[in-house]
Amino acid sequence: MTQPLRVRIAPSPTGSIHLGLARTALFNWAQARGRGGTFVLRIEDTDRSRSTAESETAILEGLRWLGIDWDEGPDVGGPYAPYRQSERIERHLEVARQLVERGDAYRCFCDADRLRELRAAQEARKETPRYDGHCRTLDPAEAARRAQAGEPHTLRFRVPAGETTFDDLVRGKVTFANAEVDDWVMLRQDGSPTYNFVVVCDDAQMRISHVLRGEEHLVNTPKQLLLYQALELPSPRFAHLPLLLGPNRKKLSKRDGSVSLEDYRAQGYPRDAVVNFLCLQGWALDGETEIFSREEFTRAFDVRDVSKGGSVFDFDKLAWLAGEYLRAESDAELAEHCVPFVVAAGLADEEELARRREWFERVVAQERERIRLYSELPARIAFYFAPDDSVVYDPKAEKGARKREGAVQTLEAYREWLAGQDLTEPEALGERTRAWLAERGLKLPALFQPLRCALTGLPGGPDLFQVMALLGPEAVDARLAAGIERLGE
RNA sequence: GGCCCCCUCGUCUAGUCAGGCCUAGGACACCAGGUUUUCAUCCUGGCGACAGGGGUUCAAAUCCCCUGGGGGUCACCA
Repeated sequence: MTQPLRVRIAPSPTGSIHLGLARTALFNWAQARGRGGTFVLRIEDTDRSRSTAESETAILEGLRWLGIDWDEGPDVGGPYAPYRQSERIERHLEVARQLVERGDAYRCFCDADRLRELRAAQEARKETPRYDGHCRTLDPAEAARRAQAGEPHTLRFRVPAGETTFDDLVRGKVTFANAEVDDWVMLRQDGSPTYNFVVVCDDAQMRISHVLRGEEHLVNTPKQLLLYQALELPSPRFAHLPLLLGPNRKKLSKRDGSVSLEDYRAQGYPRDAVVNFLCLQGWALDGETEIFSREEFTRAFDVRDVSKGGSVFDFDKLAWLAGEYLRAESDAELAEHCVPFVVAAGLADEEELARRREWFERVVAQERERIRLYSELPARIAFYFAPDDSVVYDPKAEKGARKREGAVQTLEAYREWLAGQDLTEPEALGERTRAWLAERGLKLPALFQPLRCALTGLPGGPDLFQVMALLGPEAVDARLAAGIERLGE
């Protein structure tokens, strides 16, 4: 009970990081960081056919991106190394041997065909499919002889009678009748261990004190608890986290859109927004504060405060948070984060952006109120990089410009007047322009709408005097000339 | 279907463990105004929930029971 706090995340390297895994990792990490515990990363690669080294790398990278660090893991080692399950197989087999000796596990010679038929028959009778205990009562010595002779077999756990109860940290008391628990397979026919078996071996050997995992594992808990008992090992406390749900209220899956962390990174979500959002799924700081730092999170987090019900993933709220975080960045940071997206969009290469860094930062600063994701910037600033005579006119912008009476004449006159003006002081230019408009008895939109169209081609956007300052006199003049021609047609 | 879990605004949640402070708070979304050269940001306001029914109690979103609904899981996957 007073054992040191040790938590872990044990992903299987069979793909990218699912958002659910990301949240589970965050909660485990916070539980450890908030109270001086140890956070362990263990790679669950027992399914050798599906596990890949690339996936393992991607997972570590993804976790790092989230800002999660681990005290022990495959890359940093630790006192309970190795941290890759495939490398712990001797330990697993040793435990299996012990269990056979004690009679808590038995060899099962039923082949796949028999089990398939058994299941089919049970389903036909509308019974719950489960192992019928065919090999449960085999004489151990006889079974050992058959195994020795090379007869293929699996190793099953002998589930005792009774019931299994545990106190889940988020759900409270949960009870299962042991009769509902199958005599599950611990070692496959090829001798490889299964998940429920290794997870207990490893958690026990690594002294894991608390297991925080998704609710889909709730039904595995009695199997694992029974194994701890058979091994006479203290069991960890369990906490089953509510599931992340799609709009259909089922477990969030690929069909619901982007479910892997990499997608969000690639789509230009600020990472702290993703973290903050994930924290909000099943947990709240105080019920009022929506935006908080990693530090505030780890300080306040307690798995016992996690809610029980699953949460429907709200993409709108994530987008809102993304905007909030994006706007909290300095111009320099924001520009830095946007560079890859601007380059990917083909607007400019890195060298050019580096060369015009000050200019680029001003461009970014201008647009920060209008984007929520880094990836949204390129479309907004593309006009800066367009040839002056063929800026793309958005239909809405063009329509708005054309409907102004005398738009072309106003533009012509303004162009002429502008030729002698200093564009580098937007404020001053704005004032002089207003005076110019007043002199001619023109309303502001009469000039601004055609002007915006000619300069940017967009229906909305930043202050036009600032745009002109960034565009420079030549581009402004050329765009006005082109606009006068194009809007006059 | 069996077993297990869950159920507060459309969504994320506070409040539930220690019943009264809750005529149920916040946020996203939505709607309406305001600010603005436009778009956006921002500001103000509005809409909107204790799944239903029984109990217990002076008092229930909070405790108990039933019903309903949703989900998870039933592999030699993890």
